[in-house]
Amino acid sequence: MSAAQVPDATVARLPRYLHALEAVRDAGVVTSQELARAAGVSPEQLRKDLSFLGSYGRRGVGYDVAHLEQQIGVVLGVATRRTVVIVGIGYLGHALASYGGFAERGFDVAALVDVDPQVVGTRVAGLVVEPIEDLPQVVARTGASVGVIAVPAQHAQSVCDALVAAGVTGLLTFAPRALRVPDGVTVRAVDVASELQILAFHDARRHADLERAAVPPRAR
Amino acid sequence: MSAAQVPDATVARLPRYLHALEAVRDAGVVTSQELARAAGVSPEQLRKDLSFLGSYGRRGVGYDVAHLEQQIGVVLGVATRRTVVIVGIGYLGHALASYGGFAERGFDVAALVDVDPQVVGTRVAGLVVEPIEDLPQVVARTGASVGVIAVPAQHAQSVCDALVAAGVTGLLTFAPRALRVPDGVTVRAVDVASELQILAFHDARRHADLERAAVPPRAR
DNA sequence: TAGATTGTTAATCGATTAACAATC
DNA sequence: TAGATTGTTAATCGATTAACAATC
Repeated sequence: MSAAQVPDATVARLPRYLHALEAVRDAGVVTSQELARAAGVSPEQLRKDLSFLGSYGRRGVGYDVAHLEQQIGVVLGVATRRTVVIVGIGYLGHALASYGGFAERGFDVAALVDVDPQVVGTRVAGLVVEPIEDLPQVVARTGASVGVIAVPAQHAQSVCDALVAAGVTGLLTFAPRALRVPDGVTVRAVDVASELQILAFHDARRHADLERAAVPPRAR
Repeated sequence: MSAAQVPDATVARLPRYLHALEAVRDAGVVTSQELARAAGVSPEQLRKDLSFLGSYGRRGVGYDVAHLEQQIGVVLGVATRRTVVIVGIGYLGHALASYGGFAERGFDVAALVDVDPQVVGTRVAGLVVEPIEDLPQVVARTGASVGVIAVPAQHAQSVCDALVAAGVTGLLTFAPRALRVPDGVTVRAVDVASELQILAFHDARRHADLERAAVPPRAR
């Protein structure tokens, strides 16, 4: 099997390629140059990445859009539907529950869970919010394999524990906390404040570099 | 200056260290082992990362929490207040505007902007939402250097253009679209659907690996 | 055949891990 | 002095970039 040896860095870019392909679906064929431009990487990088999946292009021509889309989909397991439960239906949970882009990436949001009695029972994005106490039954009923944690940081670990106990094996958390999980559970974290800090650092460094470049070396 | 040569991979972890330090603020000193555990990295990785900033630890003892926190803060520019404008006040924009964790990381959310007349004029997290047409004045008035794009994907590029035209140099976007920006503008993208896909891939691969390990090699 | 573009190999670069000397 | 822990150097590993041969 080839998929087992696709490098992590490549895997992290595949969803972007998939997305860029959707945008050019009407064109029958794309070159690495066109697709790379749409995805925001270099053509060399794109070709190298795709070569890990197999040889799906035609030299002198390019890549068949539909075929490539399908092949990347196979590697990412888009056809393997995954069921998602979102815990924490505040503004962020609302945003996630309402986001329409998950289905075509292979994810079905099947349940929403919250701790607040005021929120439990309300209808959000076509689903009725269920109480956190029912998490085991909710996971069992929906067959959820992925849990999304959209609760305040101080409750992230206990929600994480509850999701894991209920049988979820993949976790996406938005809480700025390192989560402790047993072996066999995969965690991915999105921390918006950290993203802002990394962004600001790069921005500041860039400006410092530009300034330095503007001053003739002799002057320093 | 040393900060200019801090590796990207290290920079990306510094916010996590900063956050882990906050959790142990009452302890006067931490060892690399303790802090690494809290941040979810190896002690070697942590020490290596910190060594790029300088030699702030004491051999045989550990790191002074307050001092290290301050030094990382200096590198990340926490003291350099940055002003943020959020564009798109749907559920996601609401969540971002209401998030209380930005201030202590050096960011002040100074303005909220939306295109919808129904939303413009309403008060969110203590700020009155302003119309997108006023973006140039809003950026000028607040001195915003960072823009957060929380609008639907199809409007991301035009909002991006407007923010750049208004003078913003750093952009954090949540829209699953590669943004085109001029030189001198730094972009960072958070794509939740992609994160889910990457998570699911790692999760699936992990399970495949575990299964393979369970089967004696001879059997294959 | 000529032109275009992929896919692969080699070279470079950057990041992580491991080992241990320095030193509190 | 003995024990603990950092900071640095070296070794390994993985990712990116560049060059070009293969081939449509």
